[in-house]
Amino acid sequence: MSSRLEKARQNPDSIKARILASSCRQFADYGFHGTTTRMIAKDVGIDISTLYYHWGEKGDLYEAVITDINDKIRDKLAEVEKKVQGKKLSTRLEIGLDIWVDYLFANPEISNLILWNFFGKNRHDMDSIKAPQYIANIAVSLGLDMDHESVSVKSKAAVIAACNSILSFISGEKFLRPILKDEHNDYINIVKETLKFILIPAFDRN
Amino acid sequence: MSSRLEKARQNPDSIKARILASSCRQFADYGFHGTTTRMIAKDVGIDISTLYYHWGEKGDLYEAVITDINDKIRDKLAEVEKKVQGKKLSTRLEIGLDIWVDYLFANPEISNLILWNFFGKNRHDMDSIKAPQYIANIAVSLGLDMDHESVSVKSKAAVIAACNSILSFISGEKFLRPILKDEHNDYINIVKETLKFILIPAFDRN
DNA sequence: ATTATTATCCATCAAATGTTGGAATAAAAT
DNA sequence: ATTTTATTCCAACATTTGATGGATAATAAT
Repeated sequence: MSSRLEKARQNPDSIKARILASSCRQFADYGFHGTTTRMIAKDVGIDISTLYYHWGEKGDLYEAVITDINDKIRDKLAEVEKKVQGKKLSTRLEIGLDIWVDYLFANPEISNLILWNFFGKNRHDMDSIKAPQYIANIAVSLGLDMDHESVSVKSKAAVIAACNSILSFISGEKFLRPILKDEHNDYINIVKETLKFILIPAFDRN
Repeated sequence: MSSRLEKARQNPDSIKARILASSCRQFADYGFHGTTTRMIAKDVGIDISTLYYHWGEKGDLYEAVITDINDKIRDKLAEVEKKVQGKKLSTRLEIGLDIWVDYLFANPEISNLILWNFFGKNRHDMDSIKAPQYIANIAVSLGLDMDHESVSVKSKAAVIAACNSILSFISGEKFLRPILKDEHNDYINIVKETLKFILIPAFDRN
């Protein structure tokens, strides 16, 4: 892990941390090629060379963003896992959905960056979101399989479909809200409702 | 509509058409900013200025691609509509899923471009996929509502969720296939199976 | 055959973008 | 107080990228 990233985490008000946060937002919105180092520098209010001083080249900065997101996802998954332990499937689903939908609406960059990773081909090789292990963990957390090593293809596929449903609504808000509801909070509610409508019958059919 | 686009359609072997096809693939893979006019020209095997001669500036070419995709979606929707007319809901769903999944796997650029439109913010204003009307049409076609004008928010949201599930699996293949199945055809099957697993119970609960 | 039109490429430009060197300033260490 | 270190900005460079002018060749029209 980059030692720069550690330092940025120690003090969230530091320039390093502010650059990281702004980069995260902009890479999430415009993608790697659509974001310029000048855009980030301008957003933070610093000279472009200061950005290079702190983070080195653009690709390194992007990798720091990805690492950061990976850690946040890991932590949140652990948090949810604790809260749903021992509950029955439909309850685990409802609680998990609520927490994740709220969290991602509050941090849409996370959803966006996952989707960029998913869909966009990159002209350069770069670190990516550690989806495989998250998917297995979620399958276990939902009780679809017993242990992380032996999750069935069917379970993985179902988990992927569920996750993508959530992410699409979060990252698609700009596009979908005008079609559905005008107010942000109404949109969140219709999303939760729809996700439960779609997912609970599928997973909880027995 | 651009008259250039009409000409390109008249003869699919023409340089105009080959540029359009290549652009479609590359914009779908790398997004607008991630695709350069030189990449397209090289792929077609022509000089970059020939590309400009035929299509004008990059933004115009992109808009032609979007228009083209919009028309293809419209046509395919009409085709499916004809085939499922009068059938019961679960049958309409199964047939619609089969046709669309096959079609999109055969033309992943369509799925990709829809998702770029969805998620990526553009630094320029440009034409976009006409999702709102497609969504209403699908809701009616599925029999969730009676006519195109008065589709409920709930129905629209459900249709959106269903569509996104499909698109995610198509455009995410590069990412998801290594997690699920090694072979392309196995992947297609597990996708169809999963989509039916998720969607049919949700829509066909009565 | 001659002319007009269309299509193609080479060379080049201007703007955007990633990146760096070095001077200037601020902060810390001695 | 002086030296050292860390931080910031200005200016500039090289590369990439969108875009064009003009010469050349191919094609069609007369």
